[in-house]
Amino acid sequence: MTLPPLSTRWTLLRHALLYGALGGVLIVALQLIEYRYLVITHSYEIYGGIIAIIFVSLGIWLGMTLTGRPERIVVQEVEVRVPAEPVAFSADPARREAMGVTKRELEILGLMADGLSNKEIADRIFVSENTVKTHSSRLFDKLGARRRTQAIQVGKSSGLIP
Amino acid sequence: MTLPPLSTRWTLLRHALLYGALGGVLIVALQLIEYRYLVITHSYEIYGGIIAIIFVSLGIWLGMTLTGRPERIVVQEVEVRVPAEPVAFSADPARREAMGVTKRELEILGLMADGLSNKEIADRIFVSENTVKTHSSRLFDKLGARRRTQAIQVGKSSGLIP
DNA sequence: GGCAAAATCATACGAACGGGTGACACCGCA
DNA sequence: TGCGGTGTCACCCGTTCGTATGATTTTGCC
Repeated sequence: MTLPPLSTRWTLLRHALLYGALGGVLIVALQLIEYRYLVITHSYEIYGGIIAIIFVSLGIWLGMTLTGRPERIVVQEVEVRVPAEPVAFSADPARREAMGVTKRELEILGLMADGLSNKEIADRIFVSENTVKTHSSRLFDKLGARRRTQAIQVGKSSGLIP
Repeated sequence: MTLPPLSTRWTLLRHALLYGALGGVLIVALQLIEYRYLVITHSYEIYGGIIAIIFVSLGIWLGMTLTGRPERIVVQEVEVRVPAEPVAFSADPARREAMGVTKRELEILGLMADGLSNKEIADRIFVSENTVKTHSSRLFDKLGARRRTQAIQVGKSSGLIP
């Protein structure tokens, strides 16, 4: 399980800040209103009940918005083809680091081998296409490849990818 | 958007009633407390802020509990043993002709999988680069691929090439 | 805290790739 | 003899790929 990409974390932070600020503004506004008008004309019991309801509603709204809509449980069964090779393929970091290949580069190599274009890889792992190009370029250097097909061939034959 | 099943709706209703009652009790309790002690010792601003915070917290808790924690989509991978070919790969024409791939196209697919460029393939089999392009183009059509890497992937997974 | 590695992104440019079209030759078969 | 399948080649055009260069941010580690 990897951390969400930067943009996602940014979005989360922005949301948290936004809701916090919104809540603060509402509290101030309600306090202003309460002291201007309500106190004068109503008894404290009614006035207390009203602001209690308002704030509880606000809180409920905040809570529901923060947690988001509940998602359905989807148990998705995916067929995993087990290769006839002696054992299952292990993406051991030993071989990887022996060639100076980083995790990200290996990840991209795997997606390359699945036949994805740079753009598709970029969309898949939530980075720009330029980033994918940079990674693959460095990857080719390390594998001594000039083309992605060659990189895939080298990766397979050296046990980097299944 | 479909309605949740009956049992779920029942549970939701029970929860709603329970939380509503609980909220009412809390409101009464807080109002009792507020009139007994807080009013006397603090200014109205502080007192208002405190109950605001309390009620907002209550509301948030209610909201989060009502909606429930967002549940994950569980992707369950089921291993399926595939009687894959033990050792030797046979370039049998059965699979090849089953997909309408000609010998020449298969030959080019194999060279592609070795990481050769169109020009290199052309030099290898003594034809022009344009010819290689024509072959590969038709090959992609038959394999439903848009890129050579994708063609390689399809070719491998369908047993066309080792 | 600071440093090195890793990851991210941008821009620009040439090379490689892929699609589309058209053409010609060869071969086997009806 | 014609017809379909295959192989061969050419041209154009747009897309994708790979390289080079420079920059910033994030991360892991001392």
